[in-house]
Amino acid sequence: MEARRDVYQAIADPTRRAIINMIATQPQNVNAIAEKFDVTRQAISLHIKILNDCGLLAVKKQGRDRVCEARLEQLSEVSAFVDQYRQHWESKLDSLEKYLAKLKQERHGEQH
Amino acid sequence: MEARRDVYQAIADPTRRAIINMIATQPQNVNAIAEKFDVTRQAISLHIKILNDCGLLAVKKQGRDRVCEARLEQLSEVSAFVDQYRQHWESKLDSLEKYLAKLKQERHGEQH
DNA sequence: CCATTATGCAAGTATATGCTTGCAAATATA
DNA sequence: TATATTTGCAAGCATATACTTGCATAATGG
Repeated sequence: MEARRDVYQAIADPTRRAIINMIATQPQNVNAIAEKFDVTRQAISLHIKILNDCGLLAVKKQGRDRVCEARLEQLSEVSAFVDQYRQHWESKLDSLEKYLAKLKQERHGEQH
Repeated sequence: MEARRDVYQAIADPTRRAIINMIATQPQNVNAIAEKFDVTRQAISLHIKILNDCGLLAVKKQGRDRVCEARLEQLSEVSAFVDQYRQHWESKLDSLEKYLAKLKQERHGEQH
């Protein structure tokens, strides 16, 4: 389990996206995170390790607890990738919007 | 190879991101795409299948060619996920920007 | 019609991934 | 100090992933 370890790979897993979601608003320790999922603590611990490896979270040692804090700056890379194609889907939505607007207008025309 | 098949998984692979990049501006057939990579045509064909499965591209049959066209609307899902954390990294950049601006101003102060 | 070209399908392989159980280490609490 | 809690590490396992080679199919062009 030591291969490609980038932010795309990290967010590919739904459990890891959920973990990100959990700690984005409030840092939490490993056990607190693990309790919210059906899998074992070790499974979650590994997900946290992966997220840590690619810089999406930072672990702070507080006594015997290890508190996980979101570090989501790396997501800007994904944002940049997606945004360069924004026109591809935004224009589609625009088209749909225009189509619906036109449709609505035509219906109004019918009624009047 | 029939498991999780979502857009996050699709863009996790660098080859698939490269394929997306290639066909985003200009649709191309399978062989034309495969020629640009070091792996075999079959490997690329599988990547195309995966991209097709999750709706990131459409395949149009033209004679014996199969032309791949980008369909990047699905990326809006990734965009939505990333954007909800935008403050996490944008504020960091803002801080850095402000810091640099301040630094620059202070240097000006020294010189004058 | 036959050779070429574009492509898919199937089988096989090495490694990655996601998960488990078991155990050890470190810290906190009674 | 004895016990409980938080966590990491290691081994093992089933499946997914990324890739290969070999062969079949379908369309094009001489």
